[in-house]
Amino acid sequence: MLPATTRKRRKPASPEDGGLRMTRQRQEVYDILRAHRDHPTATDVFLRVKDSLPNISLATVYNCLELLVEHGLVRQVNFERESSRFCPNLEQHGHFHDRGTGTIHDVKFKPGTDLADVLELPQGAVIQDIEINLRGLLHQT
Amino acid sequence: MLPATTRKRRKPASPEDGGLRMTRQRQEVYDILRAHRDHPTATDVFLRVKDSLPNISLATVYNCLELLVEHGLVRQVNFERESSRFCPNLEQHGHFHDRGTGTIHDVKFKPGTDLADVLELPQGAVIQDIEINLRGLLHQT
DNA sequence: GAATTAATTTAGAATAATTCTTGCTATTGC
DNA sequence: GCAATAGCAAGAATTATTCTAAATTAATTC
Repeated sequence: MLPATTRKRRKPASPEDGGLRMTRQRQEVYDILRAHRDHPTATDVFLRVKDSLPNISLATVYNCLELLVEHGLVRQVNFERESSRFCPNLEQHGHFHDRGTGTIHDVKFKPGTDLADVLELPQGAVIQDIEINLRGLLHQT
Repeated sequence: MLPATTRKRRKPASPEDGGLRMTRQRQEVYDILRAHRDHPTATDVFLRVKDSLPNISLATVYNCLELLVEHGLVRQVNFERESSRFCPNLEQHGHFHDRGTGTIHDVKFKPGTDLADVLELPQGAVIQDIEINLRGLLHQT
């Protein structure tokens, strides 16, 4: 067997998709996430994607979501032990969960600020991933 | 039946325990959390508490942990979709998950800082709860 | 372009953490 | 002490997710 590096790649990875081959199912799942940025669960996505791909299975939706997350196209958002939600916003941001309506809102970082300014990180800590989840109520003003 | 508000309370809530009656099981669970502050899972707590209460059931441990969380004596910490972990540190703090060892470290806020200084909260948002989870590697220095 | 090989999808079974139910036990208020 | 209430144990049930095996689709080789 040839060494992995000299074997031909099946499909040259395009930089945009993070090396992920965009099958019909993966594309639809991704498109749906970008069309309605309301932080749907896997089941939500499943129900939506059925409109265009009636035969898709829930397992495939889970698969696609996992791959999209692995390849950095989508973020997985967890609140407490509820179902995971999925978010195509790749900018650094946190989430606010409105207990009144159950909706989740993206929360931007103020420009020029750094979380490291606020936190006392342990000696030698190298941060790979940051998750900020807020819960509360959204009052109309 | 008398209206709920006029019925006598079984036990006057002491301010320390948040109105929670401290049964043997609850006390042991709470003590164990405070003795080893290593963010154990429910099963970890179950195994530890068995030393002093060999007949305790896992369901009771879950019950006790839930009540301790509800009454504000303990915080529930979730990383991704892993088992919940429990933390008796009530000061405002975040958590750092070292992917190298799997351990979780408390991360203090720098004194005099406010997360609201870093985040652009939605209009009218009233924050009830903040969760900051970091993941990365801890290198020895 | 047909055959071959590999990747992907599907459907349903399996898993794991957690919650629920039920019958029993302990505690409380009187 | 007795009735009422709260708490506990054991195991069943639930739920989101993952795994497995077979079928399908796509890519590669000839």
